[in-house]
Amino acid sequence: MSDGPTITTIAQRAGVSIASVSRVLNGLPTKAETERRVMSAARELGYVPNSVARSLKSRRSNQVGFAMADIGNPVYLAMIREIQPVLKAAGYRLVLHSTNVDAADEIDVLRGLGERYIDGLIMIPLRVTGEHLKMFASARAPIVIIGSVPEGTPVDNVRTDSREGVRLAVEHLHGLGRRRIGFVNGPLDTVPGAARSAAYAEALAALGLPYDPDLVEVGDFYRPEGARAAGRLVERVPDLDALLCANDLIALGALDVLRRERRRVPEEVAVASMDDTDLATVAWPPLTSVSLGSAERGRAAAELLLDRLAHGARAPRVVTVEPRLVVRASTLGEETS
Amino acid sequence: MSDGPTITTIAQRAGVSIASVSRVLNGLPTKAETERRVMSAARELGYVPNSVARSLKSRRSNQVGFAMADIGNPVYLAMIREIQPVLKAAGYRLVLHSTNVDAADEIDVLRGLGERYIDGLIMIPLRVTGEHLKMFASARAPIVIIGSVPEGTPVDNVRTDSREGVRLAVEHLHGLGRRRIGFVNGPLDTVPGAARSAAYAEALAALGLPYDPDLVEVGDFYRPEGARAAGRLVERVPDLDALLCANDLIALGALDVLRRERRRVPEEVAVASMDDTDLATVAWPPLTSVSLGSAERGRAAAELLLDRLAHGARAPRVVTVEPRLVVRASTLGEETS
DNA sequence: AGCGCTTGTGTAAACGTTTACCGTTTTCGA
DNA sequence: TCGAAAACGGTAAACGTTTACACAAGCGCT
Repeated sequence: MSDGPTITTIAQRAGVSIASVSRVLNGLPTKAETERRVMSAARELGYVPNSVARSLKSRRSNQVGFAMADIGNPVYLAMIREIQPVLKAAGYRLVLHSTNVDAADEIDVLRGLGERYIDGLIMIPLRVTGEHLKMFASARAPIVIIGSVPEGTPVDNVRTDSREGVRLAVEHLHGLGRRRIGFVNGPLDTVPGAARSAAYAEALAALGLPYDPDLVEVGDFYRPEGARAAGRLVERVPDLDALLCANDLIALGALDVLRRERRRVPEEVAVASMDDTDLATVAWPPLTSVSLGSAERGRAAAELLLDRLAHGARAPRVVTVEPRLVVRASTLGEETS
Repeated sequence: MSDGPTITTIAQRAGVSIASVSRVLNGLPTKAETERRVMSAARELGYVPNSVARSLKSRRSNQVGFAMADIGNPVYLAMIREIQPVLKAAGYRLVLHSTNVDAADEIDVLRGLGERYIDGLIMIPLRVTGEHLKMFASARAPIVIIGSVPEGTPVDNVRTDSREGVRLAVEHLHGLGRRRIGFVNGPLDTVPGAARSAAYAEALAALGLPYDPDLVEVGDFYRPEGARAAGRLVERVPDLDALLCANDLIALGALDVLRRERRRVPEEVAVASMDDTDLATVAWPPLTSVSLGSAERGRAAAELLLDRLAHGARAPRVVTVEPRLVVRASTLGEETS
């Protein structure tokens, strides 16, 4: 037969009942003789247990979902790299969902929780809509959200203090004597976009700098648009002396433009960004970037989820990862040759 | 009850049998009245079908596995980016396996095929051992291998002509007048390492250049070791005028070293690499790199797998993606300011 | 020898679907 | 109005496990 052997096949060959086979395979106490016969039958037949049937009975799929906007963004990659081994060590497989920056797609993934093909979900929503909150509340499996959610949302939550992160960067630039600090942001209706926008204004205020709308440009979170947005900014504000970018990809675009415009970095324009992905150390000059602890957040999310899967109900927990400024040559030029 | 509604729950509420519920939910012909009652019961209960039970019955999991050595390598990322949407459009979920450069892990994944939690597998083995071949032959679900496999292996196969790729790079460097062309490779007992090693020797021979073992260094496929290996090479061969790196990560390491040693790129040492990942355009100077068509290979692999899943048995197919040299400033210096 | 206890095993139900099969109802034409 | 055919829907089996329950055998004890 082309179909694989099942416990029934084994039972026949070993001359025992399927219950005994199951018990042997699961290490429950059995007489030595039975165990021997079952084991050798299983080996001869090349038996592999059917995990679908097992899941149906046990009501656990041993799979965990990870949903993010776009697998192309290295910040998510850094998270997956941490999440995957943690889950694997605990016996869970990772099901990947790249939602294409599409909120409807995210809702679909949440609905998928009801299908029971995953035991839990780690999600980084780009926007948190009312629909999201409704799904969170009614979800039949644990959810860990990376990013901010409203107080009282019944999910575990891993966040970073992006307000503090922006402050670190702005203060750093200010400390270098820069006073015309531009800001290239992503869409304001996204979670990070909104947070970083507010934080930028606050940070300026705290330093006694005026908020100048001319200094702000909004695009998306990717390199080409980052370049265009930075280009608009540079053209509009000739005396710009520093640029904060909402993530590393935007900063790469900004570097492209500054190079094209022959503005020296950091002498004329210091560039800082956020996320501190691997790209920051690949770029030239290497990017000063605020680490938002992507790896730690990934790990924390995986651990929160595993804890909840193991111990069931408990009050939702919030883990906050502190941002950390990593200074490189794009603001401190000594290394530039 | 805390457990979700099943078709039985719906059947009770709608006053019909579970068979009718199933039929309605699957769009089989039913009387309008029955359909109405089932649908409204389902909606009121917030019914979501249990995909595990469905899989058990249908013998299809609607999941596909993707196994690679290390999710941190951007070349795999480029593949996932193509694979994911193709699979998703066809209704398959993606289960990720990062095998940590561990052959035993790869075998485990292959064994997993028997567990039936995936309907097929796309794999990039770093080494193809006899055990691999045995598992390929006995696998109970379709496999697509990205990378070379021996003639006659019963799997679909997507490959790139890395021999030709190396030739393109070496010829390019030679055409620029370089004659001392170093080569920093990864482990020789890996599929790409072995192929590129042979191809380097061949390419030199074809150009009438002598093969000088001093010009070759072997490390791993990552940046730090790439830097060390390039360092050894530069120290040993002072008149080196070109460097071919077996992948972009190694090349980044090489650039680090050359910068530290104050060797100008490309004026003194031209650097070329392979894979042409995003990193090549982020590095400075931007890397001349041989594209091995990662995106195309990913897409082709996904399509081969879907085709086989849809149409069942057919002769194994081999798709070859042609390499393409992408010239950037690390060999052609005009753009360096 | 008879009793209860332990140990091991088999039978059968359950997990939540899909679907073959069959009986009932409806429809339609004569 | 009746009969045949078509449409519909219910019962039950099946997918491959795990496990509650019951039964049989073996044991030591009085």
